[in-house]
Amino acid sequence: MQKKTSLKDIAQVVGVSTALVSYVLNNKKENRISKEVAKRIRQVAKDLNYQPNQIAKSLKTSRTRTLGLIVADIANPFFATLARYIEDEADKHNYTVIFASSDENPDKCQKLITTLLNRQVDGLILAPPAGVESQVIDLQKKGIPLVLVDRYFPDIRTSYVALNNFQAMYTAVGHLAKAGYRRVGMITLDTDLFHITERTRGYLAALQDNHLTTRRSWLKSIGPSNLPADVARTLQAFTTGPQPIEAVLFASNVIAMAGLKAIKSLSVAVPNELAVVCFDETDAYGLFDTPLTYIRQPVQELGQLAVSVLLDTLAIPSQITQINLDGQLIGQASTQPVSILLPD
Amino acid sequence: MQKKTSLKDIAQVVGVSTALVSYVLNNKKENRISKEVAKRIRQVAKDLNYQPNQIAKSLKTSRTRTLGLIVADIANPFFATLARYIEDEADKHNYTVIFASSDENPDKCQKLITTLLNRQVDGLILAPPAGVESQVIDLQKKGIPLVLVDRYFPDIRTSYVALNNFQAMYTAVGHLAKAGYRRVGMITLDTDLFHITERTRGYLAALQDNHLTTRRSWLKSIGPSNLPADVARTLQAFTTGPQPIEAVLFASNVIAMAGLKAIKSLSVAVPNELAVVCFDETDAYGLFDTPLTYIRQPVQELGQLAVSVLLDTLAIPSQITQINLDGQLIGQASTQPVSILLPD
DNA sequence: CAAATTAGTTTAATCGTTTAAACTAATAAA
DNA sequence: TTTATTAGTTTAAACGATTAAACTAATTTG
Repeated sequence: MQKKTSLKDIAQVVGVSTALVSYVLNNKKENRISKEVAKRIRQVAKDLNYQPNQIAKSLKTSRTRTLGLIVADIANPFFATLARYIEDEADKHNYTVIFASSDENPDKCQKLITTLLNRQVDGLILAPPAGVESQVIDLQKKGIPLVLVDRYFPDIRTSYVALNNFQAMYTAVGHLAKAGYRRVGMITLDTDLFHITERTRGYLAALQDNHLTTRRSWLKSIGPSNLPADVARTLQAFTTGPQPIEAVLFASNVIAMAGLKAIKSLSVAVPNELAVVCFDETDAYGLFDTPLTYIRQPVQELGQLAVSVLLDTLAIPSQITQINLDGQLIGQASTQPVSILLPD
Repeated sequence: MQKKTSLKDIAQVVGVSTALVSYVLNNKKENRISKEVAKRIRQVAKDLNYQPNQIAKSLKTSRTRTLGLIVADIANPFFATLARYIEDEADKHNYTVIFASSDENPDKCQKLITTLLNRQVDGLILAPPAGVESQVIDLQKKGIPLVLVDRYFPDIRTSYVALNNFQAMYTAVGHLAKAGYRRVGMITLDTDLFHITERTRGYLAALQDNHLTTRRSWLKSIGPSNLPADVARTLQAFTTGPQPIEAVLFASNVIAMAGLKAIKSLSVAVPNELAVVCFDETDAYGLFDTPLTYIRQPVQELGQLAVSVLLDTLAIPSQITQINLDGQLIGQASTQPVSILLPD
């Protein structure tokens, strides 16, 4: 392995001190350095293909130009896409990103945080799993630049970039009400995470405001184990019986995928027997029989803003920025107005 | 921001030199150090919540315990899943991974390589875009531990972990032949990348060996711009005309998604009018009308092996390991035997 | 023309570790 | 008792950069 060139090597060749080389290559003290020497240094640096050792640089400056990103699972399309936008935005500012997946597990999250901090990331973008409030508070105490993304804790004052989940679900229910659906159910995740509970709150509030019936049994929370089977069972319950629901909202992309598969295997006709609203956007929806109505998250903005808020925090540590972005309801055939389907 | 504790802090509290603290916490010279002092040091380290500064450590040892991973696009489910397995496997060995997306662009790839090397990653896992042969050779010259994944260059002797793409496609065509399909087309990517050309080679060889007709027009390569439209146009051409093809192979997950959408919008019946074989596994296939036959890549093994081969290379730099894993054909209704479909 | 300023460069400390080598005091061997 | 050995610990250099401060020689100012 050929050794990399260091400042010292350049200094030796040119016959100056490493300090001077450093000044030149960092464009410092420009007015003080003779043009010829600067030129020679730059030339030699180029000839020797000098690449600064970021580790050494970091040790001295205690800035690594590296950001840590912890999501639930990088293999989940939502997070994969988010990660991609974060990567691109970070790169624009000459930052590198280290990703890690917490699997919604607080212990794993703590471990990842420690690992990332030991690597001296300059800041952290975190999609926190449930139950990490103390970890977040701890990070704040330590003064680690931090921005939460996708989820946040309403009781802890941190920077965050998230969807206005209440509004998103509220709008979706409104859309269904307007289309004439009266019996509207929802399948959601069984979790205390604020972004999910907000979706439930939006659903319930919209039912009320649109004068739709609220039934406890029409709102079903499902845990992560056996999720597909539980979703299928729920849908079966929803659609059979004397008074089946007319429309269902899936409160996350994972629920939606499971729900759509169940709908297929139960041979429920969409939207004739059941109208459907999904959460998140994915390529996969394109393969479903009926074009699907869904709530689109502005993933790109989410990612870009997370980075820029974090970089702002790096500059002004005390600054707290809280951003709620609106989701967009993409109306398609899966929630076509009942009146059109059933002409009188 | 409260300052992190350093070796020095511990040394001060205990009243010993930093060297001793370092020896104790790294379990070196164990037989030389007095038990009581060791115990005190460990206790104080714990009390002060000491976390070693990896940057300083790295500078001294020139090992960062960080791996670089460059894929085409982390938002692509195949790479996202691969990345996840790589992350997990690396973590098992106490390594951290930095991901980056090349967008199949050689210049971007070069830039990413440079960035990662400046951050002193210990090794590189690379899914190389087309045209980076020189970059790979360069890395080898520099003695950077490297393993290619998913794709490789047959003319360059590097470690790699990849699918046996020839075999995968060959098997798929054999499966179609056995099921009675005679007129078999394929849609592939227009690229020189070995893994893709191997798929084509497998297709052609299998046609021949199964005594199926080979027609130039039944093999269509499609570039990345306007991919969905081009795929749709191709499928229309395939299925109309006097002698339409009976089965089609999609040579990548991106092609498959575009193809399946096109099949839907063209209202082609699967498998009655057209049998379909897809590449890669994705959740999305579950939403298609007909259960799809597909070639499953062992993504988990791919990821795990990539890491372990790389770690081996770290230990024995001269060692080259080349692994070709077999794909698995998952036969489903989309390639149901013709005899069953058309009983005589 | 001496003193002050300026230009151009170097010195040396520092970041937080690691680690070979040196040192000291206690113990064992001769 | 002197010498050699061993145990326990410290010293100090090094990794590759950054940067305040010091230095020197040339130039300007009074």
